[in-house]
Amino acid sequence: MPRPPEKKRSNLRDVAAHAGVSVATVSRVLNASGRVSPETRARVQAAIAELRFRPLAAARAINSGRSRMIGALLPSLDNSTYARVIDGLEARLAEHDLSLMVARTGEDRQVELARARQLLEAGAEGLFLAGRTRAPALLELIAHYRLPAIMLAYWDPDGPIPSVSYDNVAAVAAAADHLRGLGHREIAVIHGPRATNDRTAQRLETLAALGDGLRYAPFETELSFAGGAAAARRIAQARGPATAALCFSDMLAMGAMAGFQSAGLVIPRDMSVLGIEDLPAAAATHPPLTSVRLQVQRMGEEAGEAMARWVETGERPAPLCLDCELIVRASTAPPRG
Amino acid sequence: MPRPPEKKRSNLRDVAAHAGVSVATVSRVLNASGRVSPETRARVQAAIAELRFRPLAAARAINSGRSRMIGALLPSLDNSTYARVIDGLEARLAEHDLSLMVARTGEDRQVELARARQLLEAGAEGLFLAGRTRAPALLELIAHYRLPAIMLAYWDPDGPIPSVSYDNVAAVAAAADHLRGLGHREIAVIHGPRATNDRTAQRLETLAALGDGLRYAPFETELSFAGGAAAARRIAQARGPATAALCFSDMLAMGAMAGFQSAGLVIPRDMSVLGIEDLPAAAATHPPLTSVRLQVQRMGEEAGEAMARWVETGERPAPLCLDCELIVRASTAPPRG
DNA sequence: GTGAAAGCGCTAACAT
DNA sequence: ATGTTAGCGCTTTCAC
Repeated sequence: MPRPPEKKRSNLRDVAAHAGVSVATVSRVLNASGRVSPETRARVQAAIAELRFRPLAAARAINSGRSRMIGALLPSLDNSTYARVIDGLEARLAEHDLSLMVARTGEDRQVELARARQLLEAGAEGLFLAGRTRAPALLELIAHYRLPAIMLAYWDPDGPIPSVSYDNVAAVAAAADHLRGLGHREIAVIHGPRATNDRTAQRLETLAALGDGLRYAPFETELSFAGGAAAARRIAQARGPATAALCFSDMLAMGAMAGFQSAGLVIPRDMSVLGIEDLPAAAATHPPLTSVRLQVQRMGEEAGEAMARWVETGERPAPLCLDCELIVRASTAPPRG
Repeated sequence: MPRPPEKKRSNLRDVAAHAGVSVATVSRVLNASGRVSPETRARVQAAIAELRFRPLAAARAINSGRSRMIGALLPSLDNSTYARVIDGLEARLAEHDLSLMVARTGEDRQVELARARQLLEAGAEGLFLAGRTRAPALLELIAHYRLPAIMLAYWDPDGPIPSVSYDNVAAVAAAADHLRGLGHREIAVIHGPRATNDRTAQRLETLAALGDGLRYAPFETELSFAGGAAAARRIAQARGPATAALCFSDMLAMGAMAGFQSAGLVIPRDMSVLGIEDLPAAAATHPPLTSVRLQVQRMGEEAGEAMARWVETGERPAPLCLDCELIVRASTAPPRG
């Protein structure tokens, strides 16, 4: 059956012709730049509406030299943490009429580099990066073009890229301190892949350097609920001395609770479990999860604001460190005996 | 302190001059179109490398009329479901050298329309849409421009937009059938906002129309772990007749398990809990969660492939319905007594 | 095999 | 207040 032909997208010239004005005038109406008489404006707007005209961002970008788009290179989306970060970033960028384009890196620095190039080809005016580790070529790229770049999720005030982040060292120290205060001495540490994730590595190094007399036994696993559960089952089966599990994320902690419970342990009687992040879910688990609250959404908002200012005014933001807070709930208690 | 000036991004002309050839030749090298002698090619490539040249996507797009970008309008990212969909979409699109740009709608049809316009201005060659409900203006836009659009997460073979989806009706029917087979008669249904989510509405209508003699009591809550937990506490406190909770997502089900357990109920002895989706976490919960497996990632892959074909060859894809499968685990059992 | 030149849709001087 | 025109960085005929 014959169908009506696809309508061509109309352009500035079409609109100008339709309204009986020049392209410059249409452009002025579009950008609210320069003076246009009310009658002309009305005529142009009518033409725009009638022709369903929408300016092509690519054409604007090529002229203005600005895409108004910022790129974010994040490890994964399968993770409510980064969903919350994105929320914050987008909200603030939108206030400055900037848009966000997200690419996933899977913690692979070569992928990160490749996706960064792609974002830059797409016109990204700045980049958000997670963690401190970079492919050298990416660092070089950023330096070469003086590209606005902000580092998330890793506090490092002295690096080449300004951090807007919570402080992993403080978070892990607060967690350890809480367990020590309760009387725990043998701690199982449940964490995601260390080799590829510098935040995890930094947290583990922090524990090792704490010198608080506690023993930390690391259990590496997949960074997910199922991974946390698997680690907990390993810990339970080993019948080791651990009386508490310090989990490097709430998702891990939730999985760990399920894993311990499957093994017949009662939390916190037989095992204390502690998370980091304080997801909205943490207050609703059984038992409610003690966790170190990271200001994840706020990190996104602050970083978004800082980036907007950077690309608009050229002023490089000062590093910003967000503090964390231990939220004590029912999943931690003194060890038995 | 004085810093070296920001380097300007080099363009085709710079490369051409540097290599001693014309811009046309550089363009040929870039696109592997037309014949170029090996020596010239080498010279051009050296110039490209030296000047760190990367073609600007906007400029290519404006000429070729193609952005090679597809937009996805999804309700939320704070939800591993859509993270899995995005995985699938991106993987297949990338195989065809197409990129994906995601925008969140929050199930708001006006937001969806606005974000769709934004994606189209950014040059999107096609759109992925979640669910069936649209702002009329968006439907009209799609029809007007014959815009490739694929509907996800709602099976409707007869709608104006081709579906690539699992079947919510079948999923809910499988869940209900399982509970009926176990002997349950009074079912609490835990679900997210009905008014804004047509998948939820369709599932509820399916249950109401089942005519299987079971009684379904709906409990609407926030679509999250915490929401599931809150609903479960309400159900437990009401001390109603429900012996099973049918949850419209695994996240809700995981929260519901925690909520019931907090209220002192033992699963499945005092309450059976059943989810829909079969997240990777479902097998690791305590007890392991019975769930209806939806092929979420596969939906993303199939939709990505269909879209790639559509924009490359112009052939509109046939609707595709993915089947679901009940995965019985330990969270469901016959009612007591 | 290579180059010159005409645009793509828009913005921004510069005229009027 | 409005129009004319020269580009932005690239692709793509069309000559040679």
